[in-house]
Amino acid sequence: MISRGRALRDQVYENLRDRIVNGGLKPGEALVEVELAAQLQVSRTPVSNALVMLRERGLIHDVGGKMEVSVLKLEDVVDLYWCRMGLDGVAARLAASRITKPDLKKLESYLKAWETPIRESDLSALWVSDLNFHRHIYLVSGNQHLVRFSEMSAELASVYRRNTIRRMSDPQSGTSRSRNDVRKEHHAIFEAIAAQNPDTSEAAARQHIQMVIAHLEQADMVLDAEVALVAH
Amino acid sequence: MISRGRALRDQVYENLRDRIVNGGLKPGEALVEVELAAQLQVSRTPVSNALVMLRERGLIHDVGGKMEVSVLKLEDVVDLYWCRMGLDGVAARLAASRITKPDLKKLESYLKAWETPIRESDLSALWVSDLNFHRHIYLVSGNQHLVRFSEMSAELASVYRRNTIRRMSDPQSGTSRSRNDVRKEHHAIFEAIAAQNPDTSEAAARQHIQMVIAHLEQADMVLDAEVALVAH
DNA sequence: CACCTGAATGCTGCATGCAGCATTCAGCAC
DNA sequence: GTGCTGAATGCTGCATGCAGCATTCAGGTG
Repeated sequence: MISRGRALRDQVYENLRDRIVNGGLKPGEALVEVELAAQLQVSRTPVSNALVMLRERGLIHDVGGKMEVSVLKLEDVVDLYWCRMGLDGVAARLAASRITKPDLKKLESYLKAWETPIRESDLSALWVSDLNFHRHIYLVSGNQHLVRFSEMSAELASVYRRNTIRRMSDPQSGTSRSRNDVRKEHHAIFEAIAAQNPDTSEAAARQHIQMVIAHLEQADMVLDAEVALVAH
Repeated sequence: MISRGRALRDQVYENLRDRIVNGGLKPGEALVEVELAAQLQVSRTPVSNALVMLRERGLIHDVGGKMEVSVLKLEDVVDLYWCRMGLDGVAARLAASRITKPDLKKLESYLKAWETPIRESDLSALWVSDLNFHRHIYLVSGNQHLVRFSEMSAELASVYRRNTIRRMSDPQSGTSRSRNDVRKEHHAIFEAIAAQNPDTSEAAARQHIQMVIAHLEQADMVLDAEVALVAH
């Protein structure tokens, strides 16, 4: 699991980051250096370094000497999506002026997952497609700092995201957006970028995030605790 | 300079960050742990931790085992301002809906520096006012993540920023924006926020950054190496 | 039984030892 | 003089020792 090639601290960092993002380490959970060091078969030093990095990203939090996985309130997630509103918009704008044929193909392929009906068990695949779709727009923008910021934002938000996919699949929930809503919003973004229209592209991207934020706040009123966040 | 109250690594981090941002440590300069440790009278450990943090923020860069202050190309700065285009816009939008009387007063006070003629020697004061003006809009937005991202972006860009103020004061340079241009753009932002108009506020904020980017790219053509960046 | 107090425990943050890697420089060969 | 080789140097990354702080738990007191 931990190889000797790259710096241990970076590997530990990635390991912990992934566990936090995927929910293996839950919000509020304490991160104890010696435990983690024992798990990963390294000394405390690279673990300590990794914790410093995670703190810098906001994924963990310093609470009275101890380190804990950050606990995000709904308000935090909404704030993060407001950031995404700005960043995604600019990314789509830039992407519209730099898109190439192969990149278009790639974007289209990510959208395919939303066209076909999907088995319950494959909802995570839908999620991955969604991630890839948005990420690829950032890549096409050619702006590495935009990529960085959006990744930080997405990572942080995903700390909150655990019960997302299950909820989206729940047709009972009045607050759930239909898969079709998301599909249409994605398609609008795709079409605008394909047409190389910056203004329309940015507007479509922002509209998408706008819907997510509205949905989050509506879900907040209904659920208060458990939230139905669909696409990001 | 280094007290015993807070964690040494955080103090070292701030010390180095400030030195990088203010140009005391120049782009490309190597950061040697033992040297810095000796300067700051601490051991290598907190210095090493601080370097890890700085790397996470992009201020320094890992180059073959050694750590060096990041060297930003003009392209990087332009990319950062595209980020700011998105972030500043959203911040202004949110600020417009949350502005209060005292915050308006504060914003206005920051603008005053641009109204009155300023001695050459006081150009740095102008710069500080500009920083405060934009920062305060972020604060008023009430979105801590927006604040975080904008700070990261500004810090990084300022690695590049050293010859800014001097250039702005050079009336010979055909690429320089007049102080009056900046003043008017700031005023437009202020007025829109004061009027609590989200759309107008965002548009004004974006327009401001748009001008900065245009100016950067124009300056690039003219100077290629040394750039006349005015307000951020 | 509740509360207060002090000792033991656990964990972090900093210092330092140690090994490995790259770079450099000196000396030698051509 | 130029180019190559090998040793010495310098620096990082990881492991571990050590001290301080907070938390906890046990035992005693009201």
